[in-house]
Amino acid sequence: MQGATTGHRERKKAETREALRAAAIRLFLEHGPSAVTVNDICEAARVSARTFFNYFESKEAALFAWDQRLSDELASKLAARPSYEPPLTALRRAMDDTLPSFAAQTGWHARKKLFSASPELRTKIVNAVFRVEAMLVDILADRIGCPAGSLYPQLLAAATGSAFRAAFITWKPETGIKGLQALIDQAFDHLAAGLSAPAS
Amino acid sequence: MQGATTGHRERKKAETREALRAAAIRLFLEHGPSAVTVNDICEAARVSARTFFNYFESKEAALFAWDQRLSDELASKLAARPSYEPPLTALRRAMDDTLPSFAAQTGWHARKKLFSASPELRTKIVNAVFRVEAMLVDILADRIGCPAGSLYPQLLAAATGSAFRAAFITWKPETGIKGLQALIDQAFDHLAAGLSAPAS
DNA sequence: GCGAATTTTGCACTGATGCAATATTGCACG
DNA sequence: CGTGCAATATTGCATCAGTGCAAAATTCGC
Repeated sequence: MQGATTGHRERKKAETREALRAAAIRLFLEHGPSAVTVNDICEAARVSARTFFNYFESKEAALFAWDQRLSDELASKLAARPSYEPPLTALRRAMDDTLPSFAAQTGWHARKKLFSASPELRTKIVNAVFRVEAMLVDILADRIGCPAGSLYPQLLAAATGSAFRAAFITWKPETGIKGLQALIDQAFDHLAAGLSAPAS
Repeated sequence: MQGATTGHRERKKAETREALRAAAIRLFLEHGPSAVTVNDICEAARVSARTFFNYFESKEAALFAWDQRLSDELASKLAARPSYEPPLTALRRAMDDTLPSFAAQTGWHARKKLFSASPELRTKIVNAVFRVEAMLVDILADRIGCPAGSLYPQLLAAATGSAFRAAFITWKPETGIKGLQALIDQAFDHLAAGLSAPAS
């Protein structure tokens, strides 16, 4: 149980994961998500169907594999924000701090294209965002100093998820990461302004 | 294609639906959701397994069958709010107006108990709330007069869903509908106040 | 090479869905 | 009344998604 097994093993696992992810994205773009079976992906990646689910928990999960790493990063960035910041500000900054890592991910353009094209994937991202929210709740409750089951941290986390989700759905990938950044900023501005109708 | 078929047919369908719902709730409470198969439910209700999915789209969906009717009601209540009300206020009032129907539903107490007891069900309610949000987006975009893909209505709908979800999760059913009402009020107060830290 | 740890795989089973066949019900007409 | 037609509900079947479990294969450290 020595934390990280040998570098060799780690590398092979990473390769398999990447092969599955690449095959999934490629096939999804070619034929549409619903026309691709897990078996198709696995044949392309030369592994058995069962193995796929050792790496991803759903057929579509290969598309947002970044969520795992990024949500961890978001959580630690939030925990690192100074305690004098109001909660919503801390959340906003933490998200700002995490966005560069999002931008550094390979293939976000193709992924966003898939999300825009097939609405059935939207429900999947909801679940992904929801899992991040669950992490944030605990950190927020700790930060604010109230029981974990309280309304306020629950609402804060959910609202943050809403901001990201609304921004991501609205986002046109042609506008690049800057465009996404701007939408997230707008969303947080709306939240901070009590969601009153915009001037425009 | 005469809209509502004969009353006879309608009645039998309602009976089957109710039988499935009752069987599901009873068995879930007795053995826990994961220990009950769709087949178990169907044997108890004397129909085939396939029929279950003609009525509900997932095993757990029988628990929040009310969502279908209530979300329609919420949508129409929102559409009925006067146009001079700020969007968030209209949403809040619409939800207030819908809550009595929620209270009138049979068995919400048992259902909430199930939700509290088994966390795996929480992800299911997310999907249900998400579907309501999708309805609200269109109505809100229409009301505000901006394109359906805009950020603001998306965010409004998502935030409203967040408010309900946070309130519902936090809710202790012993406090009755009044308790839920109070939590929803609090959640909307938070949203209207820009989610700034509460005085307490 | 050997033993231990870990990864991969096969298998059985449940959840979920589309499709086509079947059964049931309502209704009109003789 | 009852008989047949049309609408609709139910069911079986095939298939895919997803998961736990245990056997098998692979790799690591020695």
